[in-house]
Amino acid sequence: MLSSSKHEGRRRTKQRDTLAKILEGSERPLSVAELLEAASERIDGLGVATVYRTVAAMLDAGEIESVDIPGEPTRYERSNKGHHHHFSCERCERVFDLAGCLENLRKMLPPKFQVRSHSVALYGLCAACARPAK
Amino acid sequence: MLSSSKHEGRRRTKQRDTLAKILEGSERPLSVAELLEAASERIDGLGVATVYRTVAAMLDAGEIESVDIPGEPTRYERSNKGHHHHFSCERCERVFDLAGCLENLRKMLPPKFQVRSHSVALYGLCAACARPAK
DNA sequence: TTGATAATGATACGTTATTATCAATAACCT
DNA sequence: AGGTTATTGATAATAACGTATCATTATCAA
Repeated sequence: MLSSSKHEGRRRTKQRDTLAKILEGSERPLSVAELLEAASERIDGLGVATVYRTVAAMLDAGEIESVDIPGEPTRYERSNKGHHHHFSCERCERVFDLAGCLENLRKMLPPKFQVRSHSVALYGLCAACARPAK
Repeated sequence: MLSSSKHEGRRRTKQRDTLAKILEGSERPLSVAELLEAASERIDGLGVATVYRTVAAMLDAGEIESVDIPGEPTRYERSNKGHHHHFSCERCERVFDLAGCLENLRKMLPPKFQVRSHSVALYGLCAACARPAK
């Protein structure tokens, strides 16, 4: 039995496909609320629980990662982007990816401290929101 | 009437003095829970509500600022420290101040985006927790 | 097609953090 | 000292986010 036809209990559904597609296609991390809204355009009556369940599944399948910004609900993005950080727009509430990272983080570390990870978040106005009122 | 003896409704209490003293003397940001615990050693029967109220008052008096780390309760620290960032210990749950800041943040910003502020948080083990089990 | 069962959606429940309520208490001006 | 009233503490109420439950529906191997 090579590739195995054994089902390990995971079924393919419209909601999972749609959510996966949205996450894969998005250039910015999305919250459960944003996912629900986006996916609801294609799936009628989609429930929040399903979004949470799908996200949880993709999360521990390693397909997506969570993006936590203080005060904001957790967002999710595909995990195959490189290391990067985020920009949170104070007006439209969206979160964007930033390219690159600071390299000199460790120099601000006190002796004996061990870093396991870090996060950098910028706050301000995104291009769309920064442009003058009219 | 020069310096005025007019009361503008703010009274000096043991709880406020104590909380202010703790915040001024702390080298790291403290959460409401941490404040409550620390202050309870000096004030018997101190209530949470009082801590929240006092923190809120100090906050909009500009005496303290809030420190938000994803997943953690908001912490507070005196606002007269210079610009700095934080280290969150994954073991003991305490948050520490880091000296200095990265200067090249703006170079990771997309065109037209306007930064108003930024935050950098490192995660790992503090000196105390990093030291081997025994 | 059908049957076993995974997945869904509605909703109740659980958390954690914070605010509102209100009677009892304590500050502070006179 | 005394009285006005800001402050306190206990607790109920909110709010935001996430999980558990469960009857119904849909997937998929046979």
